[in-house]
Amino acid sequence: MATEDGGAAGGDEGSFLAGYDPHAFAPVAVTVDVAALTIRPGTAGRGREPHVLLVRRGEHPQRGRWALPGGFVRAEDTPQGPADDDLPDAALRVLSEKTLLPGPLHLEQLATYGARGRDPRMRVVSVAYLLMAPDLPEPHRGRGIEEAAWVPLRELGHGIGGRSRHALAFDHDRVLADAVERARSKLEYTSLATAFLPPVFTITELRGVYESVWGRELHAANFHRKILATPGFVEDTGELAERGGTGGGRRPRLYRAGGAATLHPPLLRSTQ
Amino acid sequence: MATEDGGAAGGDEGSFLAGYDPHAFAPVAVTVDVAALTIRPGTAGRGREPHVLLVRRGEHPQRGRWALPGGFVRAEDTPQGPADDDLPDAALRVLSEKTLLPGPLHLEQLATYGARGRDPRMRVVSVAYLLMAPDLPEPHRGRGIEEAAWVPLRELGHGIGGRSRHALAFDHDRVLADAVERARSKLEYTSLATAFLPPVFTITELRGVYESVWGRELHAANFHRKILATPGFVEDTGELAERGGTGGGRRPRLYRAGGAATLHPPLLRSTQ
DNA sequence: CAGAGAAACACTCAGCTTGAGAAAAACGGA
DNA sequence: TCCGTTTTTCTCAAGCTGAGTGTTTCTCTG
Repeated sequence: MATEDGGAAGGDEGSFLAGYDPHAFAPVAVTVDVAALTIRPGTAGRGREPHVLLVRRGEHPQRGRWALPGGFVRAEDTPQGPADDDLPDAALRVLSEKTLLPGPLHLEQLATYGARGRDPRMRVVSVAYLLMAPDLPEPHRGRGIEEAAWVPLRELGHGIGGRSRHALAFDHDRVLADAVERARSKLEYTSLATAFLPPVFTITELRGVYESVWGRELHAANFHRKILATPGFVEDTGELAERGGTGGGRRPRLYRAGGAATLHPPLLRSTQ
Repeated sequence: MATEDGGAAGGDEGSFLAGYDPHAFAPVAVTVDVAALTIRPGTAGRGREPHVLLVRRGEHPQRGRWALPGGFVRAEDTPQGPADDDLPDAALRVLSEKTLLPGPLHLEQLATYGARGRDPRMRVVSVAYLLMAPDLPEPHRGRGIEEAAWVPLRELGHGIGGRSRHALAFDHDRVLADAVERARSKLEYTSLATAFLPPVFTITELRGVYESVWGRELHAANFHRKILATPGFVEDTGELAERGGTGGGRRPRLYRAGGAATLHPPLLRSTQ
């Protein structure tokens, strides 16, 4: 950690802290940006596909461009509200200003971006978070936001093998690309796919998560065998779904997420 | 990103930036901390084992305690030196003050820690980096540092299945634990083990990396087969090592790191 | 109410990978 | 030359994977 001393002299730690001036350094702003991913019905009859929550910036800089929701980390209590106790708290606060956040959600830190010049105002270090959630409600407008919407990844060039186009504000295209790649690889060796589903789900719905995030179809029978053979991935509720598919079919069993966090062996996307 | 506006009014983006005051927000400091891991001969005749570079803090706060090397990110040019263009630059600068950094090294971002109260001076957000390197030279003292040394992970409780004891300053025990876990899991599905080795190495040396990082022995013959069967992991130089082991033995082939970044299929530590 | 179609799930099988061990090859030292 | 050591190759049974097929259970249609 820090070796520079902020202008305070030596002596014991108490007197050191009393003489410490936090404003002695060049100002750096810390923000959190959240890549909130969910799987919801796409435009037209294209089935369910991954979406990201985007906001259109209502203020400078980059006014009018789409961006990931974000905001400054509150280091101290301010008129706008109390300080953020930790970075994940800041991420959830920023996100709750845009959409309703129900139940347990999976929030994990993605990466931190701090290159010079990524924000024209000042040196900004941005901690990006990845949120994976089941179908969330439509977003609402927040302060300084013109518009907020769930946007299919496909439309942003992050879909099946697509190259990311430069569309978002700041370096958010890269942040989003990192988020999508993280989600894709986490499906391989963790049970996080269940984070995209409601508490109770079918194996076919689980397979739908993999198929829409990885962008390719999986062998249904083998997937079924593999999921049930992985200890702790899913847990049988003993019940069946109310109805089979629209065109008939056997009523599927209902499962809930099991306790396992990591999958042994993993479910590799590269093979098959 | 940010929605608060730093006191500047509306209008076009140019006049917005002219009126922007970076000091309008509560001060937050951004630091980088580096968990530099290397594999070197341990104390006594215990063979090679993973070490981390630690410094004993020579200044408040936490004076006298061992910590990961770190320092403030330089947002602007200062009398101490020029601004850091990006966070990895800051990490390498901080580390180069403690030890010699030769050749190509593997540096990757680990995580960012920003809980309130983790530093008594002010709100500090710390971006941690993981560095994996072949046997680096002994460290030298830097500004504000009493002592710097390579410390075996085993002595810190991060060894084979050990629970981390509270020994380091700030929350660096947790940072180090995250770093070790990241290194362990990265060996499974990437070819990063070669980052711990010199440019040319033998399969047995490569196995030694896995064994010392994972803390358990691997089946030599199966490891050999698996490495050579993984396309792009290692590349045959066509040469043999000068001498076999101390007590005789066949001269091993020499390899260099191949181009592959990720391993398909992975080398799982859980099985076997 | 029979039959078609659909979905969920079970089963089979060849091919591959894995863990474990044995054997061969290459080397130093006595 | 012979023995112990290290590297490398080989063998084999067990398990997993991908692909395909079959069975069960449902809806819909006529």
